[in-house]
Amino acid sequence: MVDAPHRKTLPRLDESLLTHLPPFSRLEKRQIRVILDQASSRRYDEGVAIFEEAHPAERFYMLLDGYVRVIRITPNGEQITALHIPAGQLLGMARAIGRDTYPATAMTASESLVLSWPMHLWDSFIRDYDGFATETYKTVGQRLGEVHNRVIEMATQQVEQRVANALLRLINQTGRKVETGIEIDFPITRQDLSELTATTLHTVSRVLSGWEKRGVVESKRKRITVRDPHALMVLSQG
DNA sequence: ACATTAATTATGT
DNA sequence: ACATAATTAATGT
Repeated sequence: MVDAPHRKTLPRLDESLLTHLPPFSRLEKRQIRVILDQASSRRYDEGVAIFEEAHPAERFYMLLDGYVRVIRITPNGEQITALHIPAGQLLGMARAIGRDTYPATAMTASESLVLSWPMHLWDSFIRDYDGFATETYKTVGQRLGEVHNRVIEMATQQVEQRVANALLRLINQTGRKVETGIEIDFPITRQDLSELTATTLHTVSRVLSGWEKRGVVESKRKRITVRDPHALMVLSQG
């Protein structure tokens, strides 16, 4: 067991991995084939960085399975989570926003499967593949809008509403239906939620305990399920 | 209305 | 047994 390679280019990447995903859905099978042949695939454990803020953007990525959170470090050294990205979306498209370094750190929120391509292919992807440009810029735009909304939330809303909003977004983007309600599909701690809402884990803990007693949410360690989304909607409005 | 500090308990390997 | 998560109370701004 010497020298296990970091990234393996697996022989068996099936076209069906990409055909349904919006950036590639307009393409023919043989185009998907050449795209896949240029890709590297890699599996990440939970809680590891795929790329880091301010590092040279050498590759861009497609999240095939799992969830990643986009993290930025404030000047005071605190982590704030900008947003979560579900499977099926691209990440690290520094090129798309005219940068040659990554604007944030991408950390896996769960075990994840990721494809990546060298960034020098970006321009040809944009040029050669129908629908790739429009779809990627659409998601870039959506994410900018989401981050912008959070900034406004932080300035205008109080913590309970912010936590409510964060939970609502999480169940919308990464929610999984379960008997008792909608569960967030990856392990998430109070600390994580506090980084999403710019508070402390203690406040989040208190808020969640209160909601749990009222039957709005239900939580075990690292697992949160929302029993009553409508109640959260109400709580999120002031 | 919220943070901070600290002490206590629960939970997962 | 040990580390990490979560709760709870007390005190501060």
